[in-house]
Amino acid sequence: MASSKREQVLKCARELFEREGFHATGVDRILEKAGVAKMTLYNNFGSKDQLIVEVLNQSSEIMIGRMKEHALAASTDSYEQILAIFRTLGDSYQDPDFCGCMFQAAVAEFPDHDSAPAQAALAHHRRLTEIFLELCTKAGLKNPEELSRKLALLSSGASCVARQTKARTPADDALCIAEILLERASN
Amino acid sequence: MASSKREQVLKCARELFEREGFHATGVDRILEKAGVAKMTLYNNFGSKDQLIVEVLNQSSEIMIGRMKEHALAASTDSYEQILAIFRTLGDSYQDPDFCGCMFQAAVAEFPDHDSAPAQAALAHHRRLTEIFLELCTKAGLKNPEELSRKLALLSSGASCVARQTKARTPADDALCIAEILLERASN
DNA sequence: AGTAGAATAGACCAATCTGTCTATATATTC
DNA sequence: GAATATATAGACAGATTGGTCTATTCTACT
Repeated sequence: MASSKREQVLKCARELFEREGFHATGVDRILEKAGVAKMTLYNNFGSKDQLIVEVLNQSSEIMIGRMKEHALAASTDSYEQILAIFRTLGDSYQDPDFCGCMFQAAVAEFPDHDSAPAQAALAHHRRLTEIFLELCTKAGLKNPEELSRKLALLSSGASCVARQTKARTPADDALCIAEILLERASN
Repeated sequence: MASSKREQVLKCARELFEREGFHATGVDRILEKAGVAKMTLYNNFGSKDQLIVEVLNQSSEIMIGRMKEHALAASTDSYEQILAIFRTLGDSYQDPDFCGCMFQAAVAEFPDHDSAPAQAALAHHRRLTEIFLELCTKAGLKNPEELSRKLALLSSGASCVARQTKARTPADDALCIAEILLERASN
């Protein structure tokens, strides 16, 4: 299985990057954890930097996918789907593999705005905002662009504060603010 | 001047950490920029880690000081002072030495919650929340604890998103949300 | 069964990292 | 002016880094 080794490396790399940071995680530790030879990594990804980018892109895909799933599972109403997304935030913060801030971490560790990791993080944030925009529009809310930007800000802010405080209050606070914003935009 | 060299190292280290990250900034680059010998750094700070902690603590002091200054300069009314803080966010994002997210960067690069840099970042966030709490209480707003937590979330979220998008919209959005929250808490 | 491609272990390289040591030079203080 | 800190340059150590190379083994397909 060619792609199974690839996936294994991606998964282990993601866990280590998440838990210990990008620079702090050496290639050798990824190899050890994945039980894979060094050349397997370099044949599949070319370099550590490219591995990081692929991890970020895959993480974004996973997170966005989960968000959409949760939203669809919670309700058929767009308005309620937005709130459902915020309700799941708190749970995800207490998930042992809480990687909500991986993209913020990437921006922090690769401050060059044009670097590939920073661009990947930015792309994720755009995707996040777009989901909100779609739902806001469907729900017929006022000023959907501005509102979706604010919702994205809330969700980023919550996961950022959650990482610092290790609490779930930021999720509750963000939900509460989101409710207020939605209510005001629905008249 | 014993302390002038110290301050010089602190200042240069802060700029480099801010611009390139903690791990990515080698001790040698700090020395070069500060025009200082290696032993000067190690005699004054003991280690790079301790230097990082001192930089974080000093940055927190500076930022908190500026916030209070701006608030006091803007108005004598606590309610208005809170809004003034949010109004200055956008300007600070466009400041070339925008270091709003240095603490979030520290948490990202030192994910161990018990590590000294992570604790320093947490302490800063607590200080930030406390300022808001004090102002909310003075202004006689409802639920000051919860409100101040939310305001801190907004300001963290805004600087976090600003770092990703390099825009000033997050600051405007945060201000707008803050206005709504304050209005609702003032009846 | 035989061949091609993937994966292996592990030596190896050059660069970089933090931190130490030393011997010299520069200020400051009495 | 002598004594005492403090700062200097720069060699050096020991570890770690990302990445390359090779020679061998495993796996899969025809």
